[in-house]
Amino acid sequence: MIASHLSAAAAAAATFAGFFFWTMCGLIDLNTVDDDGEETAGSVLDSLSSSSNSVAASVNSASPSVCLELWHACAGPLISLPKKGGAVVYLPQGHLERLSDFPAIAFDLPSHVFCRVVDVKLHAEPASDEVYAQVSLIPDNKIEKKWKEGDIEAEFDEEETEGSVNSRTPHMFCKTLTASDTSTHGGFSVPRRAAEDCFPPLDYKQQRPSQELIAKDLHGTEWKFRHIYRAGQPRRHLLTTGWSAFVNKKKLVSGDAVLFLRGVDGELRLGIRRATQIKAGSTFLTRCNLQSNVSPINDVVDAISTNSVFNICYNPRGSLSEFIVPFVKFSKSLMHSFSAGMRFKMHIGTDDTADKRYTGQITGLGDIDPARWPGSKWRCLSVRWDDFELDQNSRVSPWEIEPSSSISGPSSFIVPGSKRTRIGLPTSASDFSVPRDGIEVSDFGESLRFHKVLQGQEIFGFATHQNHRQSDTRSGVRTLIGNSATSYHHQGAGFGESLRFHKVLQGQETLPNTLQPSFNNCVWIPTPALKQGYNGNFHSAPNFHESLSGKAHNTYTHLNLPIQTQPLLMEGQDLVSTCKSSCLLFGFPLNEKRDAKPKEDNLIQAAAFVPCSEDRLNPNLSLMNNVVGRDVLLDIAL
Amino acid sequence: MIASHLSAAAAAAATFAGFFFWTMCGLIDLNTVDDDGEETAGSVLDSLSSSSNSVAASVNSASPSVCLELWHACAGPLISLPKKGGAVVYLPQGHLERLSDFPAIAFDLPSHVFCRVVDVKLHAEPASDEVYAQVSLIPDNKIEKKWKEGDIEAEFDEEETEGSVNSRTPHMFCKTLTASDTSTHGGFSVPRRAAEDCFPPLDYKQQRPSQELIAKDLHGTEWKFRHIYRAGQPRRHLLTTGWSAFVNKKKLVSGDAVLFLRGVDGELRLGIRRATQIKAGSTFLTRCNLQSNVSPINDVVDAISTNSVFNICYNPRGSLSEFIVPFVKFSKSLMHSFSAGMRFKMHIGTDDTADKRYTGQITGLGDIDPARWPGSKWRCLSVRWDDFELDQNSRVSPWEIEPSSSISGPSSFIVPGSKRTRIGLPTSASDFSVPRDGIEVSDFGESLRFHKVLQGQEIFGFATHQNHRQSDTRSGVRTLIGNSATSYHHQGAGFGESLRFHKVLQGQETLPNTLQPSFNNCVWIPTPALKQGYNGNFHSAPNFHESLSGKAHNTYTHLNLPIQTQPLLMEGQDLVSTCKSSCLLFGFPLNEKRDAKPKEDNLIQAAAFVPCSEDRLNPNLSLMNNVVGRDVLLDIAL
DNA sequence: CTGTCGGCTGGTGGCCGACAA
DNA sequence: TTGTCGGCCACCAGCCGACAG
Repeated sequence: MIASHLSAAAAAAATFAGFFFWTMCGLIDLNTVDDDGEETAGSVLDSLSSSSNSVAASVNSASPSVCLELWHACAGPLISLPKKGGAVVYLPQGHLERLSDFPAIAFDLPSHVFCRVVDVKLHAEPASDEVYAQVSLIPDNKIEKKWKEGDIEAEFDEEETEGSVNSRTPHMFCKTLTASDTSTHGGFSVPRRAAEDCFPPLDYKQQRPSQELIAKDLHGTEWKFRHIYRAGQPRRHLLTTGWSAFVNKKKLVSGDAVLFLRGVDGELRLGIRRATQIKAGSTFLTRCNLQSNVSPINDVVDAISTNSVFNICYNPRGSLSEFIVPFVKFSKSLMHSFSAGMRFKMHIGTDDTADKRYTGQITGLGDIDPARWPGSKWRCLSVRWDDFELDQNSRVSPWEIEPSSSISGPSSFIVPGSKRTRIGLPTSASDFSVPRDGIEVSDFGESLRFHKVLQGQEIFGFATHQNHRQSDTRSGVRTLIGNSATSYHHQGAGFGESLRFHKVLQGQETLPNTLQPSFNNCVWIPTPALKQGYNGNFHSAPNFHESLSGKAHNTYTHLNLPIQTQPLLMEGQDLVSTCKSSCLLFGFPLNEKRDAKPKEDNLIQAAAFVPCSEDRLNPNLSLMNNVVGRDVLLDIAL
Repeated sequence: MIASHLSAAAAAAATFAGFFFWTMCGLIDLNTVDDDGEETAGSVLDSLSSSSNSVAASVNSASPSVCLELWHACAGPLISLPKKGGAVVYLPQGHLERLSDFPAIAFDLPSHVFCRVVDVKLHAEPASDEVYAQVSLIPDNKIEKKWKEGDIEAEFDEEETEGSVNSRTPHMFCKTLTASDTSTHGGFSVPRRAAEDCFPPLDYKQQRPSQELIAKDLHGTEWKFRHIYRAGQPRRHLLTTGWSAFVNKKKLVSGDAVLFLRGVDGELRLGIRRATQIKAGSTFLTRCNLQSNVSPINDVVDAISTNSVFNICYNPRGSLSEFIVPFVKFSKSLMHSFSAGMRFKMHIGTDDTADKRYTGQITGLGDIDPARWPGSKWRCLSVRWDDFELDQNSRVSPWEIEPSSSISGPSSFIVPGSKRTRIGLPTSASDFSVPRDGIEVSDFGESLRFHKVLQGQEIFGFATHQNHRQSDTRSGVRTLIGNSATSYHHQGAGFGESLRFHKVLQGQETLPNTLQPSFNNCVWIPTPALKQGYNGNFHSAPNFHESLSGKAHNTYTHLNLPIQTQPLLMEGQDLVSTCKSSCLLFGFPLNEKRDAKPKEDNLIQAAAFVPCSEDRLNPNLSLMNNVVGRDVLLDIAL
């Protein structure tokens, strides 16, 4: 599961939570199976160093009717938001990467744009309740100037003042929906502590205590639920009437999470956090192009060229990649020297424990797309993780990692220089230049252009290992990126080659354990099986195993959806007719604890379902309820 | 009902069906209640003069998977399509009028653009099955040149060759859905003749003859229905299993029409014709802006200025207004002299009888929007109808009417000149010029520009009656438009004034009968009433009358939706929560025969429902089935 | 001929308590 | 403590035949 977070695209994305950003605290998290950080809200985060709600206050609270607390609760505990008024670096490259379907037109954009955050507005997608923020940025030359002059103290101060611990927001809880919760068969099982903490107290003296709850969602829509304290041994809290309407309207499935929040005014609020985005593509595009004044990318290009305000649609749950980085974080990260072989630590943003960090080793440095984005720092570091579950070919950006002082890796070459100090750092920093055999350009913009010209050679020069020595510096400037002053041994004539080579080298140890979610590894179940598999009760009819293999199972395991789960079919498409020819809908990973290694055998067998093989059934797979007719496709790690 | 077609916007729109355009024939129409021409398909049209399918053949048959026959069947019998290769006049003014939500920006567009039809592509909206066509036009100076030279013979020939009568397409029928058809309570009652004509024959020897029908819709999607010949006295044809799924998926409501069509290959096809457009606004915009390469209006402006191809989204059922007029029709119409007081005939495109024409009298001539579209012929004639049910303040375009030779109207001044002859018509016609006290401009383009300069005075000059004598002509040219050579007595200082004055004059006789559908006259029913009102059976529970007034009714009248019906709420909105405060959803007009005068009393009482008044119930109103939760709002004429 | 309705039934949504992890 | 399930009931979709306009 963790590995799925760190697939090629996501690996570089995890942020150092709470560094400059805001963290939601005080959330009672009731998820016992921490399968996936995306839907895991951790009160454990309270121990994070610089959690703060001061940014929350700076966020435009006049935002159209979206409750601030609720927004953050829905966004997740580790979601970071740029601070209004703050200095940031905008990375068009990362932005474009996210607009996946955007044609790879070479916009004439700089790779880094220093901006001031003009405004941050909180929104929620009307259809999906997905939260997002509209960030208004304006290019600010002064920030770039500061950067050049090494004057980032002011911004530092700004950052430091945010270190106060967020006062707990009580009366809130988040629960990942179980199969029973989302089934039509019953209501919502309210965790006891949650009911006592968030809901108005019931009159327990009554035989059948019950009350009507009214909760407002992100859009202000009210939802009514009957809250009962059910008789039976033992007694328990349930939401009955009204619950299924909510589930249906919001199209919730098991694995999604709901959260209740009692505001200071006593008003109950209700949010959801989906395990999987609802048709992220079209909705997102629609929103970003049509609604909420978010500028299309062309307008961004214009705005940057004219130094005027542009709006970015910031989707905290769409991807982990941060293409708006706090200036301080950005500049701090570049104070370090990075070199191949260097070891580092990294917080995974989706982690539920504050202390949990992943470590790894830098295996290479170089532009991810030298042709289009020469000199870009966006995911310019190739890394190898110590944890073999992680994708071994991922890339990270410098500001995502913390160089580790410990030395490991047989062939790493550690450049002297302690972290988080300014010792040896440039005062007239021009470190974005890419020195090459004595050539160095101090101007930031110039270096980019220069880089562009050289790019072809740059690639090869970089990849042909050992050809470069650590470049000499003027005035103590140390080159940071694009420098292959390393003794790490990789072979190959080009950068791409080296990656492939790397793969081969590591194949033996990593391949069996590597989880590489991709749509090539989907498990499909034919619709008829689905139809038969769920009959409203849970096991009074053959479930889909029987329909496939003739063997009936009554197991109905709670299953968790990994975040890579994505809809394949758009709303309105008829699943049956679209896919009727061969196979359809669903497969599930095992109900693995997040920290347990996936059982390869099972997973491989699961994949063997494709298409509708009957003889290689995995009895541990089970059909989730109310998926019949839902447009969800689930990805299986292999 | 008729009046609703001829409200201000629609009145000018009805076309002289089949003149140059294509007409669907051979349709068995089973609608007995011809409430609304929009959903009325008339086999009666066979008698129309120049119905032809030759245009159909010229339509791009490589159009993406939309069956040609089915398309036309769905579009309706009187739907006209420009002919590929034909010469047309494009009227941006009419186009912009249709894009209602488009800001009234003054585009620098000529009022008439002579074009050649490059291509016609048939499409169907995936979500709503609404048919539309994409018409590609290219400005063609040669046509304008022909026009200037009076050489329209070639185009005439072209037209004449289309006069052949369309061979019947057998095995097709169209039925407006009844409340029973769309109810969940039962299936679809197949008219006997339709079943025998279109469906494969059943084995009537069997006790319970039945078969499975498979029909493809416009998108090629297959729908399965169980077709039975039901026992009972008398026996009858029904579609049972599968029907309700179709109704639900297509979101059909009573009043919509379905049509079945057995193709030459024996394949069954299935189309729908909605009484009301499904969220026409957003869908239409989406389509026209994003899909199918239809140019946004800016691109049209560009294309016209550069004489390049542009695409128009032609929505045959969206409005009756034709903003693409066949050149021949256009030029022929302007051969006539129009003057105030002149009588005319007009075919109403939505009429179901070929002979049914409406007559009226021209009450004024003048640009509808002299500031923006000086000299435009678009709905430049103000008319008064003989039929008092029609909107008395509507406007028509010259090509929509036929001047009548009969004289009526006490104060009309008939300009000599027989209709449909070329006697006395210009050979070097430059009749778009607006002569003014001897000033005349022969060039078309010039006249427009000239017009623009004069426009201010023009208005007043026009309205101050009797100030102009019929302008003298060169070489027999007679001025046609913008000429107030009339003795019709209307007063007022300006054109607008004259209209208002007119209204007052006619108020006594027309106002009580005028149906002016507008959203100000909506009937709303509170949702709880709706919920209670329909309980699956038709009268085993109190219907909404009871819920409102305590008086139960079992009447369940078939009701027809007028075409002005429009959704107020978009899909995804929660009706209950959106409108929960006071009132919600539905009202219905009486089941009036189309030709019967609406009973004002009833309608007025119906309006008195607002908001949720209990004491003024109209017992003739009844709740339609399966409207609960539907996002439809119905407009009541007052 | 066909729109509407009552009867009837099976499927299922949904509430309950019980059990067991 | 809470996820799941059997029991149970009521509602309603949907098929049937009957009747009447």
